[in-house]
Amino acid sequence: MTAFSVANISSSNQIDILDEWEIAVIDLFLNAANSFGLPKSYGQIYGLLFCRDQSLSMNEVMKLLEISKGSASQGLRALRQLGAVSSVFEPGDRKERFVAEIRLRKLVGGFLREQADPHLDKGVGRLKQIKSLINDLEDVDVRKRGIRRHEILSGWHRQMSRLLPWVKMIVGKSDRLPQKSSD
Amino acid sequence: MTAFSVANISSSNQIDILDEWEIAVIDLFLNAANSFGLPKSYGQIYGLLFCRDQSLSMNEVMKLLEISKGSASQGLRALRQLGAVSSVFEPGDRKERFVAEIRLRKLVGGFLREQADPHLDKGVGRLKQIKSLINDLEDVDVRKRGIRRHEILSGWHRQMSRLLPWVKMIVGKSDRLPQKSSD
DNA sequence: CACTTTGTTCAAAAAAACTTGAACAAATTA
DNA sequence: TAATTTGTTCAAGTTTTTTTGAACAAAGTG
Repeated sequence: MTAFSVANISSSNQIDILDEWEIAVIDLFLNAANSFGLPKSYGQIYGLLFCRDQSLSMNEVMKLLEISKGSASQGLRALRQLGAVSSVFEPGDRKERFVAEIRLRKLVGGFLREQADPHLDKGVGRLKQIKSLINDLEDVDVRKRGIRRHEILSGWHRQMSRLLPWVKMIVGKSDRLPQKSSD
Repeated sequence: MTAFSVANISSSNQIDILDEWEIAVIDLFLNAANSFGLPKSYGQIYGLLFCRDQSLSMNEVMKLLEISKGSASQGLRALRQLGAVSSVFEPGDRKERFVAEIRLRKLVGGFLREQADPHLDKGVGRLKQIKSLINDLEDVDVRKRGIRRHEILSGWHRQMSRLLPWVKMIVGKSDRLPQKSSD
């Protein structure tokens, strides 16, 4: 769950080799992706772009991370969909190049939009279905129990819906510089 | 990702058979567990307990859900650890019985405590390690870039830390009854 | 003590998730 | 048009995660 081959020691400004600190950052994002339920390769790709000032092509991503074409293609697409990377086209160059979005509010916003919102939406339908199953019940006590449960679930659903805008808002605050890197 | 065998039609107050609506609720939690990165069986177990008024023993959980001893044992332990179920002992009965915690703030709090907090803690160490790798860099431009990235990561870390208390707080508000089940 | 009940552990099996790479398509160039 | 570059798709392979069930421990019972 860690791992990578070694990198260059004397850190010249090489952009086609991974620096040691970059490997560590990439590994950080690998783990983060994992715990957000995203494939590790997405984390690696984002981590790499996060480290770089210059945009990278899909090919460069593949080679630097030693991942397959398929992973790179799918990963970059998904990350763009999430709003975590965006693509740029250098004039007179046919290929797409990618850069990382580093504004936390954008990252969080995209993640919530793509992951949380759909779940909440599906939830509405599921709750309706459960409701109708419960309404069909003959036994009064069981129906009462069912109704109570449906109320609880509806309440949760409502609360989660109320929460999301706050999260986006709170994370948005002071997305700017951290004060000082106090070691 | 759905599935279950059928249940009783004429819903008498049977507590050793799954009602159709209960199957639907269990399936809801199965999916929810999944998208929170927890094993499906945890979701099933929680969902079952959520539906019931009476506490259930591990054996009853196993039989009702048709899952193995191992899954039931591990699942119940993990859920208790998360604060999502608690155990009760009926007097004069040796075996442990379980009930679901239904207060959303408790559920969210437990989840954040067990899943988010540890990640943030590990993050501190990782950031330190990255910092030191960056400090070792010879190349001035690369070091500058590294420092900038470290600052960004530190800022994110700080923001996530600030966010969690708010989440617990906002979810806590009005954990009581939903107003009306408006179909 | 022998026997039953309750619950844990963990190696092996099964299932799910992720990655790979070859085949394909589209656009560009010679 | 043939050859090249860039990127997508997806079946098959690999890795990781989850589940199972047999062996074991602990505690009560007769």
